[in-house]
Amino acid sequence: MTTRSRLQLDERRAQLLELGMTIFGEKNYDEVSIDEIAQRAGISKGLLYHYFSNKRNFYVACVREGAEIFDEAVQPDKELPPLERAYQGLERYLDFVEARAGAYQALLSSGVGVDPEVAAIVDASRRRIAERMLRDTGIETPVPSLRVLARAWIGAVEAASLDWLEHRDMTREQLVEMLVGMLMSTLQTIFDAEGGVQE
Amino acid sequence: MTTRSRLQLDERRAQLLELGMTIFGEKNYDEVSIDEIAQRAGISKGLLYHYFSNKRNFYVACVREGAEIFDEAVQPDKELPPLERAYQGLERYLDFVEARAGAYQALLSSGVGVDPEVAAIVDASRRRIAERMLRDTGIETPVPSLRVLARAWIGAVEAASLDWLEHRDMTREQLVEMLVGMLMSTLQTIFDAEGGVQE
DNA sequence: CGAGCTATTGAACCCGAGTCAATAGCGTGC
DNA sequence: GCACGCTATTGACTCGGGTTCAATAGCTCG
Repeated sequence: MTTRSRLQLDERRAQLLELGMTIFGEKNYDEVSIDEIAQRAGISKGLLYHYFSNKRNFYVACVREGAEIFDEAVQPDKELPPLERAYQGLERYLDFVEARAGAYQALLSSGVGVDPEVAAIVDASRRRIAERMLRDTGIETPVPSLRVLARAWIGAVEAASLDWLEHRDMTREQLVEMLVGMLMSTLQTIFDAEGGVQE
Repeated sequence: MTTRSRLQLDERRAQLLELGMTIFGEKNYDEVSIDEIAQRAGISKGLLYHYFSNKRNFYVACVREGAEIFDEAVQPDKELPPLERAYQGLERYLDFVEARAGAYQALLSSGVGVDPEVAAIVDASRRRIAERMLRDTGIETPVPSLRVLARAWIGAVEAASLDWLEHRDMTREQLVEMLVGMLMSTLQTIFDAEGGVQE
């Protein structure tokens, strides 16, 4: 047999996660075989199971890794004033979406269904964005109606992003403008309806 | 062996689709085995393949069936004036979501990723709703920015519906009010920004 | 330099999707 | 009312891919 290259645990693990993010950005979960992963990593099938208990687990780990990178990338500058932070956050969201289009589409269109844990990771990430976005537009108290609004708005952002990736028939500025406008104007409507009371 | 019951082609097909919609509303696609389907239908594995070329194909057929029922159920009365139609359409959407909560959640959270054809069916259904909703709020011309808005809004409706099913901490009226308000106010913003010109 | 720890391998196992020749219920014509 | 053909139906088989496991080989440390 050829010379084995023996790596440190963390090193190999990192390599596999990196590769996993790439592969799962190219194809659906069940179009990817363990054999392919092993082959492209230059290792044996069995070794993958030394690092991850099964295929699902491996996928979850990749998603978790991706979510961490994502959260990092999407953070706006702390110094900016509230409204500008909101805009910048969304800009960086779209930066990321463009940079990792494959993974983004794969995750949202099929990945979430693979495993409850994946759904939980994605949901936690959504919640963080939603909360930050509300804060950045001046809201502090998370009452139910605002939580639902935030969640709905994230849904709108995701749907718009996917449509935009597919069609590309408006500028990023227009897209950002529309999405921020959507959030702000709906917030306004809610406050009008409830007379400005925060419950 | 026990007495076989021999059914007409359409009859058995309908029975299987019905069962399929139920089962796929209970579990994820790959948590359902052909064996289970066959067993619960009281037939042999092989027979399923007499009616559907493979598991995917069967799933797609179930989704297509479901989409038809859905489109039917969501249609508002033709006689109502535009804005009320919009409200009623959304009301019926939520009626359906409540009635078939399992299937709705399963489809949106994982089903779309199972097969491109499923994605296409869901997308077509979304498009129909989006177009009707725009018409019902007085819009006629489908320019890009409005298409994206409509798609984004559908994303918001879906996210809000899922959140609502999970938490149930606001009334249906509030939810409808928020979602319609979201659409209307964003439309307003867009028209203001573009100075009322429809391009 | 030897020993032990563990990263790594390859072959074997198992489950579930998909195939196929054989069988049996139902309709039809005589 | 009976035989015959069509096809709905079956059960045993194959096959591919996830998963397991005992054996092997490269580090590291005394």
